[in-house]
Amino acid sequence: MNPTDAADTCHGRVRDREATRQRILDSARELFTQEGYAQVSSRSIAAEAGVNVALINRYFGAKRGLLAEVIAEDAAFPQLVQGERQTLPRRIAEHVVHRTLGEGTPLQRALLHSLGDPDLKSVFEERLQSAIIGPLADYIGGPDARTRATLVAALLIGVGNVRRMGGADALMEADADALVQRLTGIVERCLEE
Amino acid sequence: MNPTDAADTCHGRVRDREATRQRILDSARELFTQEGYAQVSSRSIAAEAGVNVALINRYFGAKRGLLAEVIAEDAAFPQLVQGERQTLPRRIAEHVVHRTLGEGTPLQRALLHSLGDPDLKSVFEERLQSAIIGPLADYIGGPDARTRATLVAALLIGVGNVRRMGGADALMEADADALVQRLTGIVERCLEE
DNA sequence: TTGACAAGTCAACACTGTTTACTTATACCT
DNA sequence: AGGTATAAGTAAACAGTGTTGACTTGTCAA
Repeated sequence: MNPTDAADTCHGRVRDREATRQRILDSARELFTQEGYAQVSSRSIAAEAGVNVALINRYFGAKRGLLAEVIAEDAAFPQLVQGERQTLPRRIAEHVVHRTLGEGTPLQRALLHSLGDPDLKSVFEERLQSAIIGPLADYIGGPDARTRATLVAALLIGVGNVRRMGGADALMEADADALVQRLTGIVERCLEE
Repeated sequence: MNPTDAADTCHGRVRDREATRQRILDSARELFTQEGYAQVSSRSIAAEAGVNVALINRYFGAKRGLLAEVIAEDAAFPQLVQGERQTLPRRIAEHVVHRTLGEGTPLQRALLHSLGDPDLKSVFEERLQSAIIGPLADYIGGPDARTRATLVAALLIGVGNVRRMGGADALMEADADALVQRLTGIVERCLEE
């Protein structure tokens, strides 16, 4: 009998470290983006993955390690920082209107659900720099590149947060094209030398 | 013997609903602004106040009721929305640089520590509208007042969040006056009709 | 076949917010 | 003054959390 068969051991599965790790990660991503970090318990992730709770800590150190890995996969924003410089503000504005104000990327959703969580601070800290501010600053260049990039990041995150707080009704009801135009102007102002 | 004396009952205090409520509230404000909502347990608030845990739920319904009451006291932003219209963007910019990027108001600190907390959503939701977007929209008037006010709110909250995530180093190292100028321009852009 | 080692399990730990049933002090009324 | 209703305060339990250490069991190599 082939030990890699799906048809398994007494408990229904072959012992495969990597496969189990991936199962947990998949369940975590699913649940985190659906309900947010704090709302999802380790036990429910384990149950969804059909796995023992203790394995989360074995493979990811702690629950936060799961989120760290989940958000590390997302690469929506870095893709934005490519193409011609002139239309960057518009691309960012469109990203805000169609992504941030829409469903949002998995990273965004997890991030906005879970921002402010104490033991996630370092996770977000790293990600904010490496995925948003850093690439953007490098891309725009010029004096105070980092300052200007940080302002754009603040705007992005702020819109996301306001939306999550249910305060973005006005933005979502507004005419999308007009909003893109307005945001383009704001981002231009942020990036101005 | 005067029953309102500080010198008390067997457990060291007179029974006084309002005074006890205030004690709890004071301890909560202190601890929330120092360490953040999630980090502070009901029991630690009760201990700090020298009071039984169950009284928190008795007087405030639940832990979230405590934060709701704490942040309801803060009125830093509404004060901003007074005075001549022309200099509003500059006042907001200065608020961001000197308050948000500095120590922050108690509300801000609590808010930024605790944003994203699920059962606080409704609390922040209400506060965002009644203390920031609402007053600002009324003040600026004109078409899309609410949309424009929401963008400013997003910027404010975004800067606060980025700072909390440790991503605002660039902003805090930047020349304060120059930053105020830049932010004034951005806020003007947000408010533009 | 027998070990060794990894993968997986189980039960416990200390902690959380919240609720219930309880005791006790206060203030009012006869 | 004495008795009593009512509110203030208490204690203990509940169900849930993340995390840990000692345990069992499957798998693969010698």
